[in-house]
Amino acid sequence: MSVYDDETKFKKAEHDFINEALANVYDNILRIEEKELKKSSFSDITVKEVHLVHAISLHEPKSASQIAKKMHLSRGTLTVNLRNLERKGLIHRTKNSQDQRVTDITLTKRGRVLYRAHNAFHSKMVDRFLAGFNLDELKVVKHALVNLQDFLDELT
Amino acid sequence: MSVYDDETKFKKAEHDFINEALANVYDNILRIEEKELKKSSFSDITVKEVHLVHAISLHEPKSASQIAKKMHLSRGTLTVNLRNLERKGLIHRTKNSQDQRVTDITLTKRGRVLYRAHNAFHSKMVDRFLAGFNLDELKVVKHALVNLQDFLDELT
DNA sequence: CAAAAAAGGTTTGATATTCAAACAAAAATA
DNA sequence: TATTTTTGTTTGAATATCAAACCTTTTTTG
Repeated sequence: MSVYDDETKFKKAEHDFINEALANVYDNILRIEEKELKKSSFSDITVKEVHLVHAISLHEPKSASQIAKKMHLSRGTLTVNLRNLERKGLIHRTKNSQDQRVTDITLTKRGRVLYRAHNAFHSKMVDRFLAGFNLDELKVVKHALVNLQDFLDELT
Repeated sequence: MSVYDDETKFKKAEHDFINEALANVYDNILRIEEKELKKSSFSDITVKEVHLVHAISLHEPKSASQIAKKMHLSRGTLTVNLRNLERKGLIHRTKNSQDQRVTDITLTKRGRVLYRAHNAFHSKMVDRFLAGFNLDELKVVKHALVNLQDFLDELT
């Protein structure tokens, strides 16, 4: 049994491990986000709604169409979603003064609090993801994610 | 401006990049899986159904309850899902001979073909994720994923 | 061993989410 | 000005989910 074979076998095991890990991670994140919400002052908010709030973001007002595009939702679906976000006090809807067709969407104070809480969670997660790495190692991790994005972009 | 500040600033940028990448990857994978299915001989199958088939797997027959647990679905929901999988010719349902309460779920030939196709897709994805890395670099990537899993496990 | 409890699976009724298509109003274009 | 495009909404249908009630079968317990 050569060193090459050992290395090959090792790589195969790592490959399987990483495959499994990638497949599991996202479901777990969603479940934990759901759980954390339930415990918080946002127990009336679903994970999907948090992701909508994330897409709206703190920055300039966005039109419904922009958000729909970003979230890959039909305009009809977004209308329903935005109505719910408004009902739950997360967003404001105002007519755009330049273009009367468009509705400007902005976060309310409550929406901004939720946005920041969600960001903090993700930030903590990335901290842990990268815990203990030096700059070179960090570049390796980044490179892997770039690889993945490239692969996905090719298939889009 | 010290080296420390530069490094800190660099890390912050990488951190943001990685945060964004992690957030995007999963949605993209699902969309591409959907697209690839549409093009294939499995255009009648949804991504959710593929993931059910993955949970059933090629190995020993599984009970409906085992699958429901793995997929975090209620038993009622799973009954509906399995009925659809059966209708689409992906699974067999047989009474377990040891315990008449249990239904054994196994993949049909078509189900196995789908399982292998889905596995092949994921395998190719991991290949690309890890493309060009040596063993040490591979360990770094694995370490990052272990970090992430640990973080998620703590919150579960 | 008989009665009670538990476990596996199904059905039912209610709620969520989504889409496509039809629609109205405003803006852009020809 | 007349036509087309864009933006957002409404509507109707399809899908996915859950909890609770239910029936069998198995396990536990008195």
